[in-house]
Amino acid sequence: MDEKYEGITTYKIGEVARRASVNKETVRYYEKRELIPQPDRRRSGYRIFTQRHIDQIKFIKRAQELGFTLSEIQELLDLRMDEHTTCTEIKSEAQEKYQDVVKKIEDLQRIKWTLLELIDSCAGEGPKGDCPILGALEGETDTGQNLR
Amino acid sequence: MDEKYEGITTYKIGEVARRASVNKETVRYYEKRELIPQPDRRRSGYRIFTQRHIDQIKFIKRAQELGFTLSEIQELLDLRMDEHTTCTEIKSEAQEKYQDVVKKIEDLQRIKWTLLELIDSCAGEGPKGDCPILGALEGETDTGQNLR
DNA sequence: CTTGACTCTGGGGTATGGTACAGGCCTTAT
DNA sequence: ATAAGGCCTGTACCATACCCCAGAGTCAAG
Repeated sequence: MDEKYEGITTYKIGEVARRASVNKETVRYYEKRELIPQPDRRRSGYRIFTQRHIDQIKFIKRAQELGFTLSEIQELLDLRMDEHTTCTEIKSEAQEKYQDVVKKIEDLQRIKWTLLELIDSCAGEGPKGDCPILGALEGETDTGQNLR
Repeated sequence: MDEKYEGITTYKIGEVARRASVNKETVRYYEKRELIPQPDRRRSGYRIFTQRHIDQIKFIKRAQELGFTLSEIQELLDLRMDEHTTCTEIKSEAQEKYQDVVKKIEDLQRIKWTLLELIDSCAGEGPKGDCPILGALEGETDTGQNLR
């Protein structure tokens, strides 16, 4: 906790970082990217943060865990700020992200199966000259065709 | 095609890039990263490439499609170069990559389910004030607990 | 021999999400 | 009053995988 400022509790950057479990540099970085409101400053230049800033950083962190990029989070925050934003808009962002995630999973599944095929095709013995995995990567074998 | 050089067909960078479907800059980049053998040079400084270079760039591209990073591909290439490499070693690299992919998929699955829960919890109507998605990101609701 | 297309090097920039100083000022506790 | 620690700015750097540009030299066809 820090001093009071017009009646509300304020924090310096170190305390904000600690409470939000991020690096101090990250707080400054978020400020520069306008992901958090520009904090007021003391005459000395020290930033004056409030609980609002801490909460917003936590919001950002939770959204990141859901795979949102900082740019997407910025949109989300803008929506949250806007009085006219409806639930539908927020939901739509989440749905878009959901589609992204589904697509990424599909891509990875394909990669997974190809790797599995390669691994299964390889007895795992003998010199590398006969290795079907290298063969496939070299584009020589049937399995290699799956890569294109 | 280009000129002959000690009996073998050689290529200039543009032709290599075209045949391997990459940018010329990418070819130079791979050379700098030692992902392809250092090409000989003409007296003028022009690089002299062979089919070997083209094939190796294609190898790199196929490995990339399987989710290998350039650093991992470098290892793979080193293994391929080494006379003593066994099939087992190659297979082991592939298996490691497979585990990475499986883990990434699991992470994304968790994200996917959380997003789905959030989306389902939101009726998609009314003002944003009641939006359970924002609520969860703000860390207020039950659903929000899933994020930690 | 000219001209247009190609190549060379070096350096800078892109996007992503930060981290790490350095050098100097400020605050706070003793 | 002083020292330790915190804060400030600006810059640079990490990894990843490239792309782009300028200015100069080279090559090949006509």
